[in-house]
Amino acid sequence: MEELGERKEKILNAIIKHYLETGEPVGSRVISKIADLSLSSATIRNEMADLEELGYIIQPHTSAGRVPSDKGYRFYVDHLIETKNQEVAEIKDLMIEKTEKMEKVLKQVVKILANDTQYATMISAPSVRGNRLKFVQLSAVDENQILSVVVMDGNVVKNKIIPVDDALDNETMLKLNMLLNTTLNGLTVSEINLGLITKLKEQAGIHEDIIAQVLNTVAETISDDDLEIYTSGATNIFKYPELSDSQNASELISAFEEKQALKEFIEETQSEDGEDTGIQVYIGNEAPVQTMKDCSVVTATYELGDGMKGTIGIIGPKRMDYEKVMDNLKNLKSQLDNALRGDSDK
Amino acid sequence: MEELGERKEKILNAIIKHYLETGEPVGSRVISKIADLSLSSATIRNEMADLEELGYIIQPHTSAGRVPSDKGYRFYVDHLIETKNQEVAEIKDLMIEKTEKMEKVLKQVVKILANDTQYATMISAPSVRGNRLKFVQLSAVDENQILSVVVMDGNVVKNKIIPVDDALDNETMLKLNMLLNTTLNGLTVSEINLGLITKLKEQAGIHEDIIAQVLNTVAETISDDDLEIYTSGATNIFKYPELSDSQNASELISAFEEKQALKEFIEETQSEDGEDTGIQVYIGNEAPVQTMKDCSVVTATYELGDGMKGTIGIIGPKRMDYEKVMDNLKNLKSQLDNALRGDSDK
DNA sequence: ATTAGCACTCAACCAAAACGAGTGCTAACA
DNA sequence: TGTTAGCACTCGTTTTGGTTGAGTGCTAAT
Repeated sequence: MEELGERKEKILNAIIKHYLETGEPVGSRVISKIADLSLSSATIRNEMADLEELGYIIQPHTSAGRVPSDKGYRFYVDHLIETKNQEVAEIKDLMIEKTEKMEKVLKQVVKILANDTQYATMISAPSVRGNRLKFVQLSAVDENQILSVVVMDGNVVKNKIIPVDDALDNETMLKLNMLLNTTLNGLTVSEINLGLITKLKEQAGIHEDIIAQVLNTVAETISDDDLEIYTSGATNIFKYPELSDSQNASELISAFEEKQALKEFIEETQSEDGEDTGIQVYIGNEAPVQTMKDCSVVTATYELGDGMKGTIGIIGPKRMDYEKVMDNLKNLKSQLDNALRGDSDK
Repeated sequence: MEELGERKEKILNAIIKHYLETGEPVGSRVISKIADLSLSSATIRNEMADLEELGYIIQPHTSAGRVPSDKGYRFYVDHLIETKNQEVAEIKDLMIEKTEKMEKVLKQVVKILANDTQYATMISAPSVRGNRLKFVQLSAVDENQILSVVVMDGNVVKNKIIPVDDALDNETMLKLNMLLNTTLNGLTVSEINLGLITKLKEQAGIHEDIIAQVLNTVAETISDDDLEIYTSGATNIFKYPELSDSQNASELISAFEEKQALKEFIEETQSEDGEDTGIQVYIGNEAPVQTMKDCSVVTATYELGDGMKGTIGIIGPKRMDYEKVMDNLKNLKSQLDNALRGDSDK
């Protein structure tokens, strides 16, 4: 399955390239014209028959040209793409100015990417699971409400208003704050175990319910935002006829709205062991989500150290411009790696 | 234009009712059958010819039945709908349990509504413009970062990390907190004028840059989230053939993605003087946004007192079930009015 | 004022025909 | 033995033209 012979490779390459551009089944004549091997259409036909037998291309019907199969695409991205690595896409890095809110950066990134590629895009906020607590603060907003603020590594800030029955005096407040900070500081969420919690509650005395609530906030910080996903350009799907019959389009766009499917996808991506580049390509049925069986998805995982990972994904038709997309992602990935990390230190 | 005569009204009503159900042009025979005025199709035809001349109905082509025009729909919602006021829709109010985050409530509401009506829905978070400051707190996260938290009336919490060059000692921190709280507490954003700012900066002495940043956070609180809009069920559009040709669908769904159009819509809604009920109906071209010229939009404005207003909107085909939708909204509106307000006090 | 009747219109549907891009195969060629 | 020209064949697409039927407007009778 590996060795095709140079000529067959060239032909397969030409077929796919041409199909990527036109989206129409490509016949033997065209190939004999555009490919610079000077062969007649008849010869090409023979080779194409072979390629079809081997499963790399498919004939939609008897009297049509050939179309790449999933296997064909796979071979293309694995062997045939020459990564002209340096013509990096022009994601303006001006955008990543110390926009203090990560949320904003991500929203921008995903928008720019969608605009640049003309495909549908998604990005997941870095998971804070395994992230460390940096700072906890309780403050009395008024007699009946306490504001609890939790800052995690990477400056993820969460807050919650806790209702209380009686006002707490200033001193208790200070004591609680001290207690929380000294006990929890530097811990990851998974390290906050039952023993610690009981100990905390003990020391808090009569205010243990407040402690419970604060811990709750911490827990929410994780579970809640773990699935924060931003999307853009979902409607680009309409640009590709093979995806835009209303059945298909509806399901796809719905998936973008619900984000459930995207979440599954991202979890899959991150569990799978990233290659050297951290870029992965899912063609058709390779996607872990049924909805996307007619698409291809290219994902990249970016990191912020400390195991904080996020995923960028581009969803398009199978005949998407893999080269451009992969270059784009590779480039963006490194920018994100740097920019966000830099931001979180500053 | 006002007086149609009872018979014409009845006929118009029958036409629209029937069209709402079927979505097909309705002919004279059907009307003569279903309407309980016992008239022959021929008579109906005469009346229909009149109605067409008056602009209430339209003939898609010569040998087809009639379809309501925008004017027809307008007349329908204004005069013909009998608001069976009490059969309120069953939005389960269990959902509005003191979910402390308004964001969550809104996301839920919009989802339930979309699901219930099978139309596309949107909801805007209550504008905090004109909202009062309740509490400000600065805390040192570490040597180089200060966390600024601002709580507004209605428990809207905003935060921002402010980078500083040198650590501030505890005492200064306390002083600044005191200063900010005493000066700003209870003010609306518009009340924080230049004079006040200068006074603040003076008193802060060398730390005036921090004050500036905090004020910035306050400003952001308003400008930023003023346009927070949640949507759901955008793909319901595909359920209505007259909207789902890919040109149209693409634009519409895109509008939902971008939210820009929705924002304009909501601004328009809120500026327009709400009737008695606060419910408004935009039919076709009445909509302030060109994209929605083939839709109808029903909006309701809910309030939290203090001029905090938000808007709920339902976007569907012109032949949407106005009755159901308006009932739904009316009901929901009051629930929101109560629930969120109740929440903000608790 | 209402209605039955009738001629007329026109989108929608369907089947047959024409088209043409592309193939597989065979036979000739280098 | 690999390549190519030629040709019959296939089959989706497009075109054409005829039929159908829902619905109308008008007229004449009630």
